[in-house]
Amino acid sequence: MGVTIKDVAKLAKVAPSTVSRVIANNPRISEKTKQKVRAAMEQLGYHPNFIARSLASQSTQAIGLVMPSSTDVVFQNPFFPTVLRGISEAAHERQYALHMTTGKTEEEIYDGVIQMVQGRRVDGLVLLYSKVEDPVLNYLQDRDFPFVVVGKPFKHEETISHVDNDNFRAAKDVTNYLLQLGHEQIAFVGGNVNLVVTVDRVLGYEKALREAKIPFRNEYIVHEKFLKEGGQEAVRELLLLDKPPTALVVADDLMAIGILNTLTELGIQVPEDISVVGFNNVLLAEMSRPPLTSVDINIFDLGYHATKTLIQLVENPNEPVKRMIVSHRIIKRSSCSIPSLKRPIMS
Amino acid sequence: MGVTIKDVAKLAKVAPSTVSRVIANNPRISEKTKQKVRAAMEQLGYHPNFIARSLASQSTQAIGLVMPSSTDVVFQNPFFPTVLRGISEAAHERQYALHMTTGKTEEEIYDGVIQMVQGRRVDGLVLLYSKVEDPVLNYLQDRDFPFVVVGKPFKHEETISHVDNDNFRAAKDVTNYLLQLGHEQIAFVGGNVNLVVTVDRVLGYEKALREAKIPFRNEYIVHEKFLKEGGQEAVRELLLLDKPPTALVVADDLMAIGILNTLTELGIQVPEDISVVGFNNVLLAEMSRPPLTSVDINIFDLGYHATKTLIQLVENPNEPVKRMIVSHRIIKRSSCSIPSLKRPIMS
DNA sequence: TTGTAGGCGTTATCAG
DNA sequence: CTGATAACGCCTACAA
Repeated sequence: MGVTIKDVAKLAKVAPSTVSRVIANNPRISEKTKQKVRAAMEQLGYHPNFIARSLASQSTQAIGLVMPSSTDVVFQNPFFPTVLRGISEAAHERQYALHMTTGKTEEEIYDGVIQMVQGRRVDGLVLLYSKVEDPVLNYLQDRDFPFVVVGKPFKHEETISHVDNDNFRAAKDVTNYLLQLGHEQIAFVGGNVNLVVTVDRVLGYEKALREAKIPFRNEYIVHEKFLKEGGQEAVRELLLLDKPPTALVVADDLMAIGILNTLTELGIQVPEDISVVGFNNVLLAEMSRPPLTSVDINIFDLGYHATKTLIQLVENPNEPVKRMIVSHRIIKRSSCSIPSLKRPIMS
Repeated sequence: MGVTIKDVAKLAKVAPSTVSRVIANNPRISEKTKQKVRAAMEQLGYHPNFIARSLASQSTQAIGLVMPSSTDVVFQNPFFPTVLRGISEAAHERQYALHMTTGKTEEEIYDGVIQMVQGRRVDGLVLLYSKVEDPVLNYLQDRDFPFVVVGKPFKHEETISHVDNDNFRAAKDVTNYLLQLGHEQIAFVGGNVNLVVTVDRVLGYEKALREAKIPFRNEYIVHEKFLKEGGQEAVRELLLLDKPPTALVVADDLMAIGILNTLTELGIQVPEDISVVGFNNVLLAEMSRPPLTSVDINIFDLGYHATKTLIQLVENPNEPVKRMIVSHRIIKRSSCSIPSLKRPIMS
């Protein structure tokens, strides 16, 4: 069927091993033979068989991606196409291919990982999420299989290579921004509390308030699903409070946009009546009405560096643990202003 | 390192070939030996090496995904996570893994495909886009490599297995819907004209107008990039016309949402002053203000059936070409109404 | 600098 | 029903 190394060898009148060496660009092959062999490869349209190569060399030149549950709303988040871009760019630079697992349940995902690892299909893994108590992560650590997580591991932070934002700091920054504008009644709307990123962001928010000596209110923290109706529920709850917030820190842009819409629907003006900031700075943030102030977390870089790191780990067995923080910055648009004197009223 | 079939054989006191047969669940192995072997596998924590298996069996149990250029705005579209879900579900059902290629340029993508195909890394491919004159597609056809396209191939429609919507019909339906509401000045805002889907949708739109004997206006058709500012540009152009449209058929939800926002910004009311319909019915469509009327094209099914089809193709060498049409339906929300008497004015 | 031979972990073909 | 044995296509000592 396919043309193999032997065919090339025959045509070039050399041994198969020589052809193999030419492919690997082994320096101790004479330039002349290289030419000859390359010509033969060209002529026959030879392409190396990765499978055979993998078997012999015990390395696949492929990295595996572990996504969150495909039924989870976060899967729909534009976050993923963007990290993927970063990942694939880094992989491409070093000639690695991408292998994927997705699944509906945690168990399916776990099984997929096992297939990839034990089946020797990939050289390393990038985990595209970080949640508390993740069996996948434990499994990988136990087997000492190379992997990097995008986000901060729930525990063993020091022994697991990862690439993250300083989400604590980001949330603090953005809360401070609102404080500086004069807000004192600032609420936090978070997503799935099983995700480490959510936890970090609440903590940063709380810290900012504490430092500003703003009394902390439990009712000001609501956790909803990241997308969709989530936002709407959260808003209603908050507006029904005795003292409704004048500003909202929302842990995800999509949810923030949902909230924006709900507010508009209720006849509440943003930013006049209430200010809103989101996280991630997705494409849509600038398209919303009003354009959303959001924390850009450089999603692309997250993926890019995670993959770079993984490849180092894979190629250099005793590479030390790497922890990298990708910068963030507040993109100020039009969804925040100084607090209004009148309180927002649900119409 | 890893435990192999030989280790299992030794422990179970059988030949390696027998173990292999047990794995394949070969019926002519006695139940007793199967038990014995399985126990040994369990005890040793054996997992088959996919790479070795692939080499011997000449099949990888992996299917490759070809994405559009990662720099392309369409890549950001929620369309992709959703097809991916469909794909991965179908793949999972039949125990296939997913292998990916992405690239910034058309050439990178092409090279990636060659790697997958010639490198024997995948058994078949799903193309996640369909554009005019695609070298990837030509290559695959020439080599007679199994593949399925999501969307309608630009040419050779009859000889290429694909799963598509009837986009012509969908666009016609939605245009008719607007006509029925009483609109006569209906414009079309399309995306990248190199995508077959765009072409189909304009044609359907035109057809509806023709059947309704509405004089066709060239200025009513504008093509912009699918996302982002695109929408805004398009709107401005249209509103500056002598006789601005009272309704817009927009080839993509994200662009439609952009347009919605632009209109709001200009002080133009939707649907009072102008009606808007989109395509794809992405999650965001119901979150927009006003909620967007959109054509649901069952994106998940597109991916699911494409993959099902591909697997059949792969497993059954002389499977005939399959062409499947996934249904669509208009989801009526609040972005359309009967035309207003006053013409929309840019404020 | 190049060739020979064995091995990577499975599957598949033949015998028995 | 089960056991040898030869592929699968490439890599890598070891020899020459």
